[in-house]
Amino acid sequence: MSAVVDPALDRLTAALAAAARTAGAPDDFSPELSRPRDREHGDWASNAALVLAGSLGLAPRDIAGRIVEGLDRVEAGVTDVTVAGPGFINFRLADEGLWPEIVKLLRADDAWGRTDAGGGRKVNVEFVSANPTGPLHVAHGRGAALGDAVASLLEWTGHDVTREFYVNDAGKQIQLLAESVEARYQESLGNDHAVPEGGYQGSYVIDLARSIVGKTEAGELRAMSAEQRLSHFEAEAVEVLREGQARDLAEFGVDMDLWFSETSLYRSGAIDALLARLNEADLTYEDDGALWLRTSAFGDEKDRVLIKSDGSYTYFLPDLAYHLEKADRGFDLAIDVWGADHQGHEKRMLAALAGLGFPDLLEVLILQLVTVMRGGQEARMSKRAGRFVTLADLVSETGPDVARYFFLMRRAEVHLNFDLDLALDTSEANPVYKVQYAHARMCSVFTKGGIDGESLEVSAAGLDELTTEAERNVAKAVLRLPEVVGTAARARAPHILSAYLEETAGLVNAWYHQGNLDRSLRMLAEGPARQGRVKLARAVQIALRNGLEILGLTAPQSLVRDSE
RNA sequence: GCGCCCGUAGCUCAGCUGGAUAGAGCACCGGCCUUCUAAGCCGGGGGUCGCAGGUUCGAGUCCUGCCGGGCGCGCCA
Repeated sequence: MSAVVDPALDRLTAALAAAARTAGAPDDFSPELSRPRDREHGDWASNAALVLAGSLGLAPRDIAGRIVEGLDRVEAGVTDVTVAGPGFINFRLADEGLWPEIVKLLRADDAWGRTDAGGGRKVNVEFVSANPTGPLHVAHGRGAALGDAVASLLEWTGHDVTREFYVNDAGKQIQLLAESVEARYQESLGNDHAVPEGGYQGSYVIDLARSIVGKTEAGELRAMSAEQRLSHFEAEAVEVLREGQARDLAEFGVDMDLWFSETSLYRSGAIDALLARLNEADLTYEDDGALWLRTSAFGDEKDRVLIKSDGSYTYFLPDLAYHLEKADRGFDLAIDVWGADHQGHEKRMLAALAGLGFPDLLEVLILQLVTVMRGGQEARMSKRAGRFVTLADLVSETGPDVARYFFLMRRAEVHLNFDLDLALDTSEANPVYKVQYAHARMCSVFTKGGIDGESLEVSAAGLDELTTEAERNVAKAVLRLPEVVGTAARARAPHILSAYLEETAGLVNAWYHQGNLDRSLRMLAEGPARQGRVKLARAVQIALRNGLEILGLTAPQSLVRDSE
């Protein structure tokens, strides 16, 4: 987080401090300046009088009055100073620099919104990481949308980001998967064979068994021992389902840099190395025939088992090895996106990593549940799985843009109600289209005016002809993108960006609408302002397009309305 | 019982990390199409920010305690 360097702000701060001292403030008093929530109040605001009221024993408004009296406006570089509300001092700067800033935006183009705040830090964002035992469902979709958007936000703020999917292709659930396939295979041969206890009942397993059997020589399968066949089914099933998940994600617009296999940790010796390391650090002990890790010494509620008494590994052991492996690969930070059902896992992982000397490696984002609502009722039915709504089904209904946006418009901490009726609504306002439509309108203006937005002259010429409030509001909004991206990235909260895009789209639509009421205010209206308006339209196009791109949405050139 | 999350308009949720008159979308009511796409714009009604304390110039925001809801508390993953 680099401090914003703003000479104008430094000047104002110094002049304000001097004025505050004449009003009785102590010598070491340093006033705070902030951007007022409501820009009508001014370009900058200070709470100095409110802060000083207590120690000076005077009414805040009186102190504010004295400070304003003592302020050297020329030195401060302000044109207007007012006292407002309970004692805020509001400043309007001589040159807010709106139009030069717009020129910067135009020049930055597809880099508008980018900063180098991250200083190239290497960050690993791990998300979805569903077991390869079935199709992805909606909760995975939320994780996918969030992880991908957080990754983009970090990229846009100067981080070196890797998107990663941890494939749990080992352990008991994979065994159960293979046995479930075996059951369906036996069934297909006419043998009665129940799906095992805790196995996978979904109808997709039938298709899966059929496709595996289909691509294996019939004689080959019969020649196998039961054990060989299970291991064959295991390998094949995992690969088919993992590919299916990759396809679901691709349809959703998510492209992983790396699919990291759990079994590779066994092969590489990473797990043995971890056990040796833990032993050396005296972080483990044996009890009841199991091997325990002393996580309670680092903030966990109790110690955790690494190796069960039957000799098999818990999920925790390879997962810990995996996170250490991330450190070995040189990541400064690992961000994991987990579902609410994994929250119990967070403390032990943080504790274990702290014990190993990596207290700041991991940051966990816990996502609350998703409920898909249709017609006021929870939608549970699915053609493919029978138990849950699959991501693929959802995306095929809404399209990837709408699904992503709906997943991203809420904070991770709140239970998400996915309103499918609103998502599918195109005749009424749907927040996704509001943003895309505002972008498309700008494109449409260019088309109408025979203008190539890409090759517009990058200069301030004509911009100072823009004097309406709507135009200035739009200009201020598009200039905020870098700041908003920075805030959203630091908070790992894409919804901050989506909220900004909606707000900006509203301002853009209001600006556009001016032209419907007064033809002389149209962007393409002949006159001295036309050149500036077209440039502002281009600035809008850039800001909305970049914002949508960060969230993983497309920025369509035009939206064709469905026939009524 | 313990832990994490949530409680803001009829519904779904924002509220930019403590500021000024608490906002948006949906729903409801009323305006605006000889239009650069009305998937839009303008206006209106609708609030004890779960309750009670505390911190301070100032609390929806921070702290404590209750109440209500979700999720998690395995040698499952």
